[in-house]
Amino acid sequence: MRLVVARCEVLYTGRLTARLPQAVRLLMFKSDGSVLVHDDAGGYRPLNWMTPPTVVEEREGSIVVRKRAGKSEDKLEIRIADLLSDVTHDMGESAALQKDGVERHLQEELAARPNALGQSLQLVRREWPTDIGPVDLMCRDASGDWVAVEIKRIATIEAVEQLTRYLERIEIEGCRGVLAAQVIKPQARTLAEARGIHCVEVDLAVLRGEREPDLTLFT
Amino acid sequence: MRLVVARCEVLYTGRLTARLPQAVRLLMFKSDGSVLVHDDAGGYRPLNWMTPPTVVEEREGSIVVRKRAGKSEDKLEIRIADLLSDVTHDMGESAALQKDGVERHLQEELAARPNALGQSLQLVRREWPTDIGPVDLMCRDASGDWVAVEIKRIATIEAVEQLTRYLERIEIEGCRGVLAAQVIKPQARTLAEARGIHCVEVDLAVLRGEREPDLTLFT
DNA sequence: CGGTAGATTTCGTGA
DNA sequence: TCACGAAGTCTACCG
Repeated sequence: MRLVVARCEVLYTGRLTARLPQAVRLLMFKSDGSVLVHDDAGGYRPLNWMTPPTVVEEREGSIVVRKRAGKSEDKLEIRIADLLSDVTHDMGESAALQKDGVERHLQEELAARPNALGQSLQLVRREWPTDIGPVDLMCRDASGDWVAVEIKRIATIEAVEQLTRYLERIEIEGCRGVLAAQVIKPQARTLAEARGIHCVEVDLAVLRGEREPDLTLFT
Repeated sequence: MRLVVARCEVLYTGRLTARLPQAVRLLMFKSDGSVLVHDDAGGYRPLNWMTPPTVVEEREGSIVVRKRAGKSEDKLEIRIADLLSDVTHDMGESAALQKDGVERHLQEELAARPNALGQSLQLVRREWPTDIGPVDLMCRDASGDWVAVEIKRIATIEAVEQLTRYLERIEIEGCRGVLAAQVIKPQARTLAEARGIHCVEVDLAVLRGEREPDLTLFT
């Protein structure tokens, strides 16, 4: 990885045009072709960037990064006024990030234990196909009625709309909808209940039995 | 900005838990409290990060970054096995990025020239208020009928849903819907047309008169 | 390869 | 502060 600290101006043309006035920035050139222009503030997102595959052309006082983007071209032009530092580090092999707690894990746990949704449910299949996309979980309840379950980490109105579209498309008489999420936004809950969709907030740690449901509030 | 290159392992607990196995990484500590862990590959997003406000605690062989996140806490623990470089740069004042070509510009151009939507339209107002949010453009056509226009850079099913919600809420008899975007996804077009919503793809450069419509295809 | 859904989305804006 | 919508979203997955 090459790290350059320089007073520079950056011009981007591509999906939009943008100009970054002259100031001191950090330029990162990764070995996979990624180029990032970072400021000393402003959070995790670079001010300008280009994702691989790129072509980097270095000239006197400027660096131009190009990328084919469909029929046209993306171009990042870095005009260097004052080079303050320029170092390259050999960082060797990488190792992948291991994540836990994303939506898929929630789906796996609920597929294994659909009763955690607070109803007596039996799983029929995960990723039940419809012509507009898969329903996360398709179950049947104690009465034999069908129940379509949509799972989100955070449920917004969009999740309710999505489940509603599925329910419209599912050719099953009286199929109910259940929305399960770690967090259900108030407006989503209101819309869901107005449409007869049951809402359930679930906790991944509780699902896994790592932590007991917090019942002390009610004792 | 402090830049550290080190062989390290990173543990994140917060909205999810993640472990980044030991390897050589770039650690960025911005003056606003942002902390980013970058790899020598993998595009523009850091492997791990924390956005301000943060508290950074440095100890022997490890750096812990903490942040209050609602009722719980986010924690990023960086265990340093081998410190390869550690430099700090004073980057001085920043300057804001100037953008052009985003959705707002599209709305401005279409507000100035609603006829570009391929119909004889007259603008009544931009950001027409409803109780669930503003309609981008409200117009009347040659017959005096009302037309609600939703503008997107890229129109997906969600844009159709949004416009549909507006049309349901607008208390105007026979108000039509028009979806205008630089790119309209096929599924969005299908859903829109099934609901009687007219789709128009627009080109910002053409709208501005910088480029003529490409008519050569039809000659 | 295009399209869709997820993301520790982040980030801005308006109520 | 909360909630919603945009983003050069990016990225993984599935057809």
